[in-house]
Amino acid sequence: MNTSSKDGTVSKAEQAYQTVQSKIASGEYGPGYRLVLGRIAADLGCSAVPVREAIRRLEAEGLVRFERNVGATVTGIDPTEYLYTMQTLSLVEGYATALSAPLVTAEDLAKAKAINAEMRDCLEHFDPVRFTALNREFHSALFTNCPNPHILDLVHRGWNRLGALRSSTFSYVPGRAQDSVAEHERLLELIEAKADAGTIEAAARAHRIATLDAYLKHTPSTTS
Amino acid sequence: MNTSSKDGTVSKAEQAYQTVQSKIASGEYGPGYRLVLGRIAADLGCSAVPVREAIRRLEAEGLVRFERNVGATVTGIDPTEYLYTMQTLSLVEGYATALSAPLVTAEDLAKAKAINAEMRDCLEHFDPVRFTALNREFHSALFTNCPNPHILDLVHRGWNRLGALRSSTFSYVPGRAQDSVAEHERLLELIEAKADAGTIEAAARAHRIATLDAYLKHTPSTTS
DNA sequence: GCACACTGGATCATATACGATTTCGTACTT
DNA sequence: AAGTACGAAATCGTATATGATCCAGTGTGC
Repeated sequence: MNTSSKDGTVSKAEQAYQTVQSKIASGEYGPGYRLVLGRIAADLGCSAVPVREAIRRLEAEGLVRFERNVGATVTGIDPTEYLYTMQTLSLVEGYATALSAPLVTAEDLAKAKAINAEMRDCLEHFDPVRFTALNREFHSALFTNCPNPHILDLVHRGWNRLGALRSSTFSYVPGRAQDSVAEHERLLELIEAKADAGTIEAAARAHRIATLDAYLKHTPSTTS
Repeated sequence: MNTSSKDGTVSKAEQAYQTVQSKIASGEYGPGYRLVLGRIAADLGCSAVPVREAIRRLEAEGLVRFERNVGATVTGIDPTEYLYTMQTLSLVEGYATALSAPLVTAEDLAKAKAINAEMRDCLEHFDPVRFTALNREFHSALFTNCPNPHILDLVHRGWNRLGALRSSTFSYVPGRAQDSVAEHERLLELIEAKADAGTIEAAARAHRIATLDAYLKHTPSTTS
């Protein structure tokens, strides 16, 4: 996954990639932010060439849009984009969760339960950011055992894209958080009961689609 | 999607990308092929820098593996890799087909039927290469209307990865081609009858998984 | 004969330099 | 006052150059 040499060093191209990616994920580079090669290079203390490579990779991942002779900008997540991303994520995450389910250990399950419990606590003095972080951890625990690395990669990419949104759906749609916790509960039951793959996939997919629907319902016609 | 300027020119980086990608797809650069930057640059009549960028994009797409200070090689599709790719494709293609189904026009359907008819003809004096090409066209016709561009992109990437295999599954597994044509038939019926999305998705997914299974069954324990 | 250190060539990684293109502000015309 | 033409600054695109790293082949010592 990385480009590390035998010693601990990493290439500047890799550094640039990681830096920019994390800044996009953290929201420091918000949608539409203009990624000026020279500036990033100066920040990193290197020349523009490695930065270009990093940007090229981010471009291929869809996180950045690149225009010839103009420059790179962080891909905006407009409502339509959000819909597409969530839909895709529902698909791959659902499947990843189902594939992962038979391989989930007791520890994983316990961890997921603990996280969900924490999420429930979190509901009272509601902190959307924390809740979202926990949500990601929860699902992470459920799909990390997915044996198909391609699908796992797609799931991570989906989450990354979503992470670029400053705050989460949960801050926009008040009621959704409660439902979400309840659905997690049921998902855990299914996995624990070793339900068949189709059932788990459907549940996991429906869970994410429900979040999307809640968002769509709550947001007035943002149909572009 | 491209990096074309206002005039018809494209950047060398884009040229390099297209060239290398098509050579991988066509099999000219087979799995494990070593992509030497300087050589490719010389072939294209440019310097190594744009080639590096192209390779970086291909890396992010999973078509190429890049190792620091060593170089880039075309990602091999060993049996395990094939399994993962087919599984992923079954997932995204199935969904894409289902999403696309309500939007399929009469023309699309007619075209798909024609292609499948041609495939049936093709069964007699069997030509695996031609059959595979038709197969791709057939499915293409069924999922191109998919409204979610991300998923559509994933489908295309899956096909591209598969395309890197010299010949197809059909040349390895004799009986599969017949079954495949029959399954196409049923898939067309479902779409024409406006079956619900779940049914179509399941059928499309099963169709691909069946090809995978046929391959796995036919190939002796290639468990690495 | 085998293991290990060395050396040469190939290739990668990055910096720098310069030309090309776009963009934006300013002045001029109508 | 609005629109257009020009020019300058910013930024990108690519070539070239140089240092770093890896790999293979060679020779030496045990």
